[in-house]
Amino acid sequence: MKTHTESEENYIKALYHLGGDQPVSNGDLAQRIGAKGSSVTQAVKRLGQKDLVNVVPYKGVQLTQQGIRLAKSILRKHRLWETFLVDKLGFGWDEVHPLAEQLEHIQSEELVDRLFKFLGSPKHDPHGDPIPERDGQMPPVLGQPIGAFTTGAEIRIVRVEDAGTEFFDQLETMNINLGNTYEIRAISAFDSSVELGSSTGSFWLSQSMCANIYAIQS
Amino acid sequence: MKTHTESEENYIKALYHLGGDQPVSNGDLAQRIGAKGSSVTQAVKRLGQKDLVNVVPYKGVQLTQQGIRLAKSILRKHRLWETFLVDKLGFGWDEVHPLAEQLEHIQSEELVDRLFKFLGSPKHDPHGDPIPERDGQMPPVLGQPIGAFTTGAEIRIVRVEDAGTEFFDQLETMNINLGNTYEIRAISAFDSSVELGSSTGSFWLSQSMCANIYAIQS
DNA sequence: CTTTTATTTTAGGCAAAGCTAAAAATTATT
DNA sequence: AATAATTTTTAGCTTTGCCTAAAATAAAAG
Repeated sequence: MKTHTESEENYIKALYHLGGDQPVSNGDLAQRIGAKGSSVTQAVKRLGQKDLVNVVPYKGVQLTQQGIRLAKSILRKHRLWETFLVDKLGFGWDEVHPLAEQLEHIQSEELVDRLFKFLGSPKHDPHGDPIPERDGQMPPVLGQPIGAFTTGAEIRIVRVEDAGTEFFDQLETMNINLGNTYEIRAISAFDSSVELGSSTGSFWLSQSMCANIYAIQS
Repeated sequence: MKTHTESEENYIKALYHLGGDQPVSNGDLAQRIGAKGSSVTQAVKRLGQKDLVNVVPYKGVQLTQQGIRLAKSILRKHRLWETFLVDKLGFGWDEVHPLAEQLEHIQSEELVDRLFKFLGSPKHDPHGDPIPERDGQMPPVLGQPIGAFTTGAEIRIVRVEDAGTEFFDQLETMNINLGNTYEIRAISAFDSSVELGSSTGSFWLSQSMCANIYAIQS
């Protein structure tokens, strides 16, 4: 596997995020990358010459098989580094993303493999997102939004959306962490907020909080 | 502290390595960086505009105080990452340098501080080289070449020069590691090789091996 | 089914970093 | 001290990657 520039890798990542294997528009890509459309046009042309994407002018860009493989390998690195930063260095959920964006560009298969082992061969990162395996396989995406359960259900938090600093702060102050278990005590018919109960008491979660927190029945 | 390009940081590192706070010639710098003299002329001009170096055309380039501070912070990161790779991920001595060259460019004070603590606040890296402290202070450079001791001395290996893969391989096969203790049994008057003894037996070390292995009296 | 609007591409510029080849300055040698 | 040899700089070119402004195309609206 050849070596790519950081910019190239960022485009691949963005493409994967926005469309997976589906075509993505120039505009959406530009927005995601934070560059102007004209820059994107050029960039994807370069990617096309390396067979990482297929470009249909005026129509959209689509990752090739090779592009998808690269995207997954970057995502793997990103999520492994996030795991490292949280589990080993004690960073908070909301702090790790920008750091992982730098670390994900480090080139070394060997390093990734060793890091993976060092972290205990994790299947999911600290947010509960699946970490692609070496061969590109994806572990399952866990859970469903808390609002999707019914009263009386026993649930365990398994994943949270990356919905920004304020969201993570709120989780922190409410002491909500992956692995926590609760009982669904009530669901408001008025505003869809949910009452969660545990051994230490109970509290209400707003609908928008619930929408970003995923759980499984336990 | 502003953010610098990788290229800039590489020049600063090279400058520090070659001259410390002393002027360095264009040629030496070019050789170290692996670029042509003309590229170096341009590069140092850019560094000069950022007050990282003082340039005297046709005479040489010299790090400023600010440049030295930056150089040390990069070296700190380099050696902390090397420590991480060896101590935590189990890499061998000779494998870590190129990886650390990538990792040393990651920008985050916070990350460095946490990594430092995670590694047990080390003063020296896996080769025994001093790790600059946060404030730029340098721990002592340890030991003297094995050839500098006299017969009968009890010594402990504290540092090895980065003298290439073959050297490290030789250390490996001879099972020589930092912390090992030996007695100087004999020094050849013919070729300056040295006989080292331990509880498990004794062996001879060539003069050029000795020159790259540093020890202290223990 | 045109015309207006929105999106995308082209054209031309700029900065970082590298290169080669030629000119200038320094150092070394008669 | 004058010339030869070496080193350094300048000049001009290349690629990546971004920009703005203008032209071209596609999509939406009348």
